Amino acid sequence: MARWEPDARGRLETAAMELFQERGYVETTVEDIAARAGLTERTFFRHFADKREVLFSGSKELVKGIVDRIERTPPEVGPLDTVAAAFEAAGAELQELRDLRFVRARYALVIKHTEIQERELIKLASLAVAVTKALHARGVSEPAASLAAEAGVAVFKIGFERWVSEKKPQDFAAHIRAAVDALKAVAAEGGGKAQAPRAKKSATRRA
Amino acid sequence: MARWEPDARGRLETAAMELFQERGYVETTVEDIAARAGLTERTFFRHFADKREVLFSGSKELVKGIVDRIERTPPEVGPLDTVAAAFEAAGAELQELRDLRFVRARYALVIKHTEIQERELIKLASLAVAVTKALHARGVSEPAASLAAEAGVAVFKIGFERWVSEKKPQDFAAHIRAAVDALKAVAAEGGGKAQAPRAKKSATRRA
DNA sequence: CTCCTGATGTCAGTTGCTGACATGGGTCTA
DNA sequence: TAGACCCATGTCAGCAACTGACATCAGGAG
Repeated sequence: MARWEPDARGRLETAAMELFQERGYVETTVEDIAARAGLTERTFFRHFADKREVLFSGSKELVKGIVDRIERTPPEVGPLDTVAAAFEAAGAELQELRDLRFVRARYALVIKHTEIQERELIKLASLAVAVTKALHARGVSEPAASLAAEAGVAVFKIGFERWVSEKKPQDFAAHIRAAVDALKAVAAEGGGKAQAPRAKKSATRRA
Repeated sequence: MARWEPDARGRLETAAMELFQERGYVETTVEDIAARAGLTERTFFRHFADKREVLFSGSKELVKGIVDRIERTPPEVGPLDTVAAAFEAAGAELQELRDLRFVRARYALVIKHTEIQERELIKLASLAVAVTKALHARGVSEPAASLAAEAGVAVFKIGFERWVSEKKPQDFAAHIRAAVDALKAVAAEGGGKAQAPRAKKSATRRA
């Protein structure tokens, strides 16, 4: 038989989520997590760079999935639509893969602790960088690629927040599409403002 | 006479920047910083929540300045242009207020240390929240306000990066304007694609 | 003159995180 | 199958970030 119980990493992840919900994030020490998983503190830090990282296990695969989809998108699709489509698919995958309760509990932790939120934000930033590179590979030139990537991530973020905040979250992809449409409207100037009259070309460039 | 040397906070900030450049961020301990400023470690933590925070002194004023400008912008201006104009002004102010060498040294630190970058990102996120609220006050409805704010922050980020990376940084505002234009082009779909046939307006104008 | 305020110092303690070294089943190879 | 390696884990010592509790004491308010 095996020398150690299998899946130490997975055991650490579930132990962490359990304890964070039982006692709270701050009140839970890394030693606590390791103990519940039947391991030592030192071993925890061999699997995760720091305490927060235990909450971000799937992030690498998420990025890969999104980049793959961008690469597989027909070249005639515009950058923003390409990114949006990839995020729609990623959202659908998330819906299948993860239990809604888990997603919500994790989201609550991110909202509550700026420490964790910082990590979430840097993951999104590195996602944006990966998306930017994928767009470069499609021939999108520079200011455009970064902008499409960053704007796309913003769409993803806002779409996710609105989806997860619903009483009974349904179609993630629909939220992404709605956010993309809203962004396009805003960028065309006039979106959101009820009473804004607009000239066809920007009369209001320098405010 | 005063019981203590004046401007403890400022002394800590300059001591920190000096030491970060002399020895590096990781190699500099909070005790080192405090000692150079003629204070104790405990006092450092009374002025700054943590080690990183010493690099973010002006951020509160930056947010306030931007929100103020949004409020003072004529209501007929669209949300994205409103945000962009506020960022242009903030950029101009930054150019006057801070020495270029300082800005660059600080930027190098942010790039090099993910730890600091995380803090930078959460400051930008809270800036986006503030901008969103300011847009609400102008009657911009919800998905639009958040999207305009996030997209605006992306424009600011990218504009800043391109500005600070120039051999001899000149007009910050011009970079903001270029990024906004690129974003609008991307959102109109077709921007940036090299081989995409496009109408009379060039997507990469001003680049 | 006295009292109080508030910025600082002192000190002890917890926790996140790291380097160095030991341990011992699995497994590969001769 | 004996021995040599591998490598996930344990053990231990230690540093640096951060916190709470309490002391100090110049200067302003009354």
